[in-house]
Amino acid sequence: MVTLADVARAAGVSKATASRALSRPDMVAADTRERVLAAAGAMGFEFNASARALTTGRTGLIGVLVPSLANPYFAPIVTGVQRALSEHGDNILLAVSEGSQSSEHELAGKLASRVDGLVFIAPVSPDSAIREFTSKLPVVTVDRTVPAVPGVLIDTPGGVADIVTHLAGLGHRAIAYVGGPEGSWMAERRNSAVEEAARRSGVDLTVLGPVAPRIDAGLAVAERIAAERSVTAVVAYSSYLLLGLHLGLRDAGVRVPEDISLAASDDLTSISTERPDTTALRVPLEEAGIAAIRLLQEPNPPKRARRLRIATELIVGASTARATGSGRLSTRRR
Amino acid sequence: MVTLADVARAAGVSKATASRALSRPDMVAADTRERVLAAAGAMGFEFNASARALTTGRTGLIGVLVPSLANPYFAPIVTGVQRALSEHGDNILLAVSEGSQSSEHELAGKLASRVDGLVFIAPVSPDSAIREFTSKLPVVTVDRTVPAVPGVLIDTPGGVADIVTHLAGLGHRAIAYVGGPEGSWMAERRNSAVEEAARRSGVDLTVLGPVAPRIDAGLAVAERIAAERSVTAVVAYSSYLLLGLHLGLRDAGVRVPEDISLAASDDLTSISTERPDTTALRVPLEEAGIAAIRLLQEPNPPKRARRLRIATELIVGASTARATGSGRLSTRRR
DNA sequence: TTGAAAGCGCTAACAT
DNA sequence: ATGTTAGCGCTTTCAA
Repeated sequence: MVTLADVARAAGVSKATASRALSRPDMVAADTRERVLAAAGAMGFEFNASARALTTGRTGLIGVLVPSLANPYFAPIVTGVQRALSEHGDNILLAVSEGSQSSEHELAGKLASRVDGLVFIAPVSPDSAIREFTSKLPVVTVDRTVPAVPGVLIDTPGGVADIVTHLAGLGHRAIAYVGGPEGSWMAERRNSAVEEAARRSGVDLTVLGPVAPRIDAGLAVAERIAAERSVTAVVAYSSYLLLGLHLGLRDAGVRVPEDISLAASDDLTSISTERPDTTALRVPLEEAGIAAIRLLQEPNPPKRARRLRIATELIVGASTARATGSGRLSTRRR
Repeated sequence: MVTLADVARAAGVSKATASRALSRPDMVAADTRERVLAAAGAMGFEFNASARALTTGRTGLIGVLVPSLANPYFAPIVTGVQRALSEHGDNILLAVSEGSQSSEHELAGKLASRVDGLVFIAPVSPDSAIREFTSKLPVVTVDRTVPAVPGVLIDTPGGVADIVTHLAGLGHRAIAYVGGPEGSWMAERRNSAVEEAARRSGVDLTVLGPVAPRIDAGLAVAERIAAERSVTAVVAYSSYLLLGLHLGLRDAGVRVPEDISLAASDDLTSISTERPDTTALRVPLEEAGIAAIRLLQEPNPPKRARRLRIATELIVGASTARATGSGRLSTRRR
């Protein structure tokens, strides 16, 4: 292993100068710099991250805590985090909590002692458990608000509300919303937003769930909805769920969008670009990840923790159509 | 920040003893140990990972390089890696390459200098680029073989072959295989395996692709297959692809499995447990991740690099059925 | 069983 | 602009 001392010796300078030449090139004379760089290059020198971290107190690592990698909602956020981090040469220390409160807390604790900052994605832990870390290091949440902790809020609640309003505008009077997992802070926000939007639009709302973000769950729900004949439009909170609904409704002989309109309050692009042509949200997940890092690195989080809101955009597709007549009874195929 | 010295002082012992009490409890007297542990607990002591890494030369970090997180195939592997790592309290340093050779190599380089080992998942880089790291630190590949580098091979090629054989056994004489991305080592292995199996079973094989692991890609392929009337069974290499095919075939009025049998050479559980009831593979992805770590930590990789083969299992579902008469013409609905 | 002391590789005052 | 020096927090000989 080649150390800074080796490079310094080879270049005929002191360790300090070698260090400067490599880390802060503008602090040394041009020719010295060249010599050091050449030596370092020739010897294949690489900084020892641990030694560096020990002296500077910065590890160059950001801990990212995610409930699951299997959910296409979280993956892009992590990718965004990486993108933002790479600008400073930092890396992601990843931990998957599998959605368990205890492992989330435990993993966070493990990460906390080796990173410069912590990103909690959709944490399920209580506020106190998250705030506990803020005294040790910078913390930011995504898709969750914790008092006094900076957070990125992806406005899917606003997005579902837009969907409901859109459906109402198409004449739908009875809408079903299939909501997310119990205990999810964001899921509850979305539920409220949907209810509020439904109330304002004067549509009759059925909230189903909590339901897992899985295809089979969508299939199961599809059966209930097929039976619920008054409903003319369904909104699903997750992309997998939507797919299950799509498949299930067809199986039940319910046509989309002729018999029933279908929309997702999630972003479908990661699994399918534009087709099937479904009314859904554009959710800038990667941007959310980037925003999280920006927040994390923000100099002095004012006493009132900063919040970054990420807007979503309604993309109207062919899966939603004008409601026909009075409910679905008139149009059902069988 | 409370350091070992603080704990030592509080417990009335030397740093060395405190260190031992915490790291190798059996090297100190019971009562001393108690005292140190109590002090450490009371003061909320935590090891400084960087300092530890600097002295021991072990960072407790394993670099994991993955082409994408959006693909449900990779996520469970990473989860498996984490599980295996957690036994020793190690962590994952994650990097997503987005499938680009250059960023894969660059990211690997960055990780290499801060980790104890490197896991390449389905790397796209040339052999030489991967082998280059083996001189620096332990390396293992998943879903790819590199001479002299230990690797975990998930036997999806064997799995697709099983599927083809199964279909042949059901009387299918014309099968389409929709294969994976160009430049993917594994995709080529699967292609070969399918061709071989088809030859052995005497079935007529159409290889379509390369195709992206996306729903829209499946929809597009479905159109071609619907037109290709002789084909009575389709095998898709990815779960998203399969979903697209499923949806697309129905749109085209092709029934599954009456008109056409459908199977996936991927594992569908992460997106949907058992339904839709599709013939697919059980692919122990998490085990593959665990195996990778086992390989990585194996004491002395013999000169001939170790290979671990992960078997897949064919799960026959309702999406495949006996071929009826002579091709699909007789059974098409319209 | 315990302690003293020497470093691991690097950076950051402080001098020069 | 460059060098000297003193650690960062920990583990690990080596002695006692």
